[in-house]
Amino acid sequence: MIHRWGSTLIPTTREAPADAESPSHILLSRAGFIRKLGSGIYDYLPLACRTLRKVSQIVREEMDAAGASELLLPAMLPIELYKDTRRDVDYGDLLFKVTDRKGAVSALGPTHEEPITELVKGSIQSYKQLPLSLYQVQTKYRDEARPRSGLLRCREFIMKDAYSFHVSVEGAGGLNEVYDAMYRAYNNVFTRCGLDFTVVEAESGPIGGSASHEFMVNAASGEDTILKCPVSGYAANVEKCEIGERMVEGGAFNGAATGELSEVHTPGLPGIDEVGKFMKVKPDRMLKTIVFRPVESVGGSGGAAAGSGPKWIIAVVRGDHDVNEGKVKTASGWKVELAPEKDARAAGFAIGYVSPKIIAGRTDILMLVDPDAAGGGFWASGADKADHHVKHFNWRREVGAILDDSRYVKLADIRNAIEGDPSPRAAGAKLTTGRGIEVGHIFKLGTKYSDAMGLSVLDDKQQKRSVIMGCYGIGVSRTMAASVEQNHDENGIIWPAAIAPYHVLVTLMKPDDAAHVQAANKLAADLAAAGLDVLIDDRDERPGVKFKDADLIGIPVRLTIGDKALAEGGVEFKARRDTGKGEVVKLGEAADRCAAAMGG
RNA sequence: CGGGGUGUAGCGCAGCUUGGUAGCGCGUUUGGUUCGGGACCAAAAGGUCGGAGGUUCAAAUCCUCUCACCCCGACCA
Repeated sequence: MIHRWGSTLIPTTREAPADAESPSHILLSRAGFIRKLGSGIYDYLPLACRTLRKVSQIVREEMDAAGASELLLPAMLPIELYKDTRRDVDYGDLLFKVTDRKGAVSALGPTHEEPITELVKGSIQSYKQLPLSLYQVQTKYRDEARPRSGLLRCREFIMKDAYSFHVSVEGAGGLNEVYDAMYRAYNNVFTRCGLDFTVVEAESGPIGGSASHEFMVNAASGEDTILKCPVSGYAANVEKCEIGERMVEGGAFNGAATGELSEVHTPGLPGIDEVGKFMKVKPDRMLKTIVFRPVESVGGSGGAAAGSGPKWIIAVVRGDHDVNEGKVKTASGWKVELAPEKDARAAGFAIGYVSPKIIAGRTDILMLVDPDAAGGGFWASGADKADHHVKHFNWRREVGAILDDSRYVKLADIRNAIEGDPSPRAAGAKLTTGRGIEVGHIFKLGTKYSDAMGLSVLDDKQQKRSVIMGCYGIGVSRTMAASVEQNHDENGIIWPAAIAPYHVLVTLMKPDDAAHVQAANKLAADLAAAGLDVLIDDRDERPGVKFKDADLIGIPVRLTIGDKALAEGGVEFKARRDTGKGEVVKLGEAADRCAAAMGG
């Protein structure tokens, strides 16, 4: 493949648009890959289009190898399709909607579980037709509350989504088998794309266990925090990361009092940081008490209103820690939501000033305490009345015997993990943190969609069985941006060869010189014959401009055709990654040299 | 959705406080000199100042409304 700069559209600029902040947004804009058309909506110019095609080609090859078949579903979906799963409600404003001339409403697909389920429902009836894996590469729409960082979070983006269908979880053809195959395929995809990435355990799906993994491109500018155990290799995102065994100083709830409990007037200061400053107490010596309301019991329905279970669930963590709702759910057995302030006040909670003392003498509250908040020593906490806090809080003295009643008080890991926490997989090891950009996510859906939409097959005993599903996504356009976030320098983008728009840039110093042009054409033909994609910079520009642009668009190898090298029958070879001047190689050897440089 | 901010030439910005013929840099076009890391000289093209309404002899500038976009937060398969 040979293209000429002068015949295509690569509008590079010296300055980036004022609204570009992240490296990928700035560089993709400046290098002429993308242009913003509206909030979270971008043109993909020829260079971007080539890179996107290379990424999706790799994705297609790996999906096909994993046994999936490509199809293409509509982007525009009748809103009625969402009736059974209620996702039009769950998605809320995130769902783009359009109205046609008859007034019928359609959604622009944010994912495609519903249409794929609908399709399969109408196409298969027997377990003999399973397992089945289908995928598509398609434009998705999400009306993000706040699009940002260029292609990293936008409203229209390109995604590969795959869905698998099974009669069983275990065994041949079961969900687990395909999930594992997809896991390997994803590793292959991102490895082949030349990206440095981490696979993390993510919030588990309805089946439980490690039923969900995220593929994160490691980049300092990433939105997500990743926690890793350097010893065991365990990695997880903040929502999911477990924390290893923690020692509770002085034994849970039994530390000695540090002094008389005394009340402090803290007017208008509900925040931990503000109160801490005011009372001259560090946040790690304060107790943070959050009030939740149980919504639904795990593994069954029926709310607190139904009678059984606690009416309130309160979570106590150290002031410098954050409560993790998922962990509260696991520890309590209840799906929870932050208690509505009005209701909580009516039930006696001084929101903003709640203390663990509140539980004494009550039987309608389940209290979860994080180990780091259960020790002895000095504690400050709320005073259970507005505008007041207390000092020298002591668990045993203030709360009393109910602490030992497991019906009402539980010690549990209920907070987000942070750097330095003990690893859950290796004794003595400490968790480290890094930043990442989520580019892939695989998870086990179970029967959520098939049950809601009535997708079932007859099994070998002629019994109707809900089809078990898996779901596997890759952000294709996001992967392109993530690669730039990870691979760039002060001069521009540095593409991994596998997803670079071209493999080689032939920079013609004198596009008017017949000998130069001839040498470039011969060279380009050799390169193309070796299977490499070539861009010839045939513009009548000054050398400085050409070199700057070459660095900016980040083609892995630049071959410069100029008088000096040509005089000795050679061409200047320079890898984008290398600093310095480059070296002269013989014209006849340049193609081999370039091909060799594409490995790795 | 809460807080903050910006809309003036393809891009980056000044002008607005104190109303009086719309400017600068980059880029673009033409001519010339240059020619291995974003050249120089000369000339030129290009804007209903986001939109609507109002005040005024006169509005980019003052007032009201509106739209769009950005940042922080909330939210985020």
